[in-house]
Amino acid sequence: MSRRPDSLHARIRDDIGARIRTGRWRPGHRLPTEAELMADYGCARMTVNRALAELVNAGLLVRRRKAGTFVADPPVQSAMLEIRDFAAEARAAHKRYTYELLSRAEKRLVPHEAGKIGATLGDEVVSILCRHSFDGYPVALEERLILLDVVPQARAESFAIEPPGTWLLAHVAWSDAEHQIRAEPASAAIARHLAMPAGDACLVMERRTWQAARLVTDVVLHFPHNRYALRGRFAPHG
Amino acid sequence: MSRRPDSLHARIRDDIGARIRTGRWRPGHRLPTEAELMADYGCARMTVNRALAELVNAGLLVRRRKAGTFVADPPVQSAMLEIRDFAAEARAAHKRYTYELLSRAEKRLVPHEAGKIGATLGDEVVSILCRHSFDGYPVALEERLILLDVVPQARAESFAIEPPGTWLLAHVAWSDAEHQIRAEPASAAIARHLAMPAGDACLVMERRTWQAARLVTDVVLHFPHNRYALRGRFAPHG
DNA sequence: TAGTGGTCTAGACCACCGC
DNA sequence: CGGTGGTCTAGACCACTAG
Repeated sequence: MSRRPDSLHARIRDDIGARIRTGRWRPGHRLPTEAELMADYGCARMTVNRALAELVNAGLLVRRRKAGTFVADPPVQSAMLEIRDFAAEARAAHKRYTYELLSRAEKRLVPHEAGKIGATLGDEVVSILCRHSFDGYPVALEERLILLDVVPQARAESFAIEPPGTWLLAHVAWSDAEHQIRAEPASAAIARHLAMPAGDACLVMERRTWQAARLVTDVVLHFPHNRYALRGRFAPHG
Repeated sequence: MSRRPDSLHARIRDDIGARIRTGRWRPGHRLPTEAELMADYGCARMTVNRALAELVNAGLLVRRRKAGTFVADPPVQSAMLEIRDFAAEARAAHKRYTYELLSRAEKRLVPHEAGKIGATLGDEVVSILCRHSFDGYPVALEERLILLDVVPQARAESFAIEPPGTWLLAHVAWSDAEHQIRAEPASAAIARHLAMPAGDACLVMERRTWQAARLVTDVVLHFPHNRYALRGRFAPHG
């Protein structure tokens, strides 16, 4: 364990941050009051307050006078790279959103797949192929794997109505994600699903999401080049 | 100016943050000591300290005992969307980097261009076309405009040796940037410059950078699909 | 209206490190 | 050594709002 002899406010901050990031305290959970935390850690109120203020600053907590301190809802899709929910995006753009499940299967990972996504050979997964359309035009083809060891509840989900991304956002805490964005010519199969000519340029985003070092899901999204672009705005230091 | 009646520590934090983001205090600049700031703002040391701690947290400042408080160097390219410097990237990947200036011209923006980038008709710009290669293979074609009203020093730069992106990073402070990432089939001209078949998929990144609400530069980068991908890793709450 | 957070103070002791 | 930041305290008053 060998915890560094950090300052007390840092220890409090990290303690609470860890409980949130591992999903032990879910969004909406009410934390102890400052007075209770003072007693727990045997320190002054300012020390507790500083730890909590930093967590508010980082977006992990929201605080309301008289009501208390709560774990914040994660942001849904502010920046380019955050987890996207197509339905929310369509709403924001005043377009009609359609979701279609194309296939769903449960299976075990074969070596090729396990290696590609950094998972363990033989892990059980749900494998989903689905399509997202705006105003009737396909904007994204989604190929997704969900690890059943980590998310056993997914076994009971058909994903016929609710897209897996939306369901995961609502039901599973996550702590890390990794993206790759590239361009790629559309294969015949991809092109057919997206109603575009084979060989035309696609934007491809692949994302892997972890919860406390365990892979939760891997998703590959193909976007037809003329129907989708990623946008983002940011400032130099973060 | 109708400043909101923010808390005092927020006002101090924002005062200092503004001086950094507008470039008035450059990286390396030494700030007044806590004692001096106490006197300036007529408050207790803890109040100043809280403001500075938040700025350290945000990465704008670094502090060293006895030495003082300094404006931090901006991060060079940690995340996917940060301002990229190809030379640094090549070094990190142990590849040989080559830069070629293909053309440089000074001109005034015509209506089409001004509208496209949200600048003013008739603004003077330097227009640059250049190419970045790793181990001899072109990885990016760069089309860049630099606004001479905002960056008059660019008039004296040939950009024959140093890429404009690197030069701008070192010489001009910036406060905001906006990206768009998309896929696109390569035009004949683009394909020729990138030594790839016309019509093949390209990853295209367009970025506009502002300094305190004034556009500094607009850049469009074309990447051949099989030689370049963007990567990034992040956590839910920021 | 009482519980909770929001802010600020005045002071203290310590750790680090440039001079 | 002494200047600087790092941290913590004990207390205070205020602002907001849920019950």
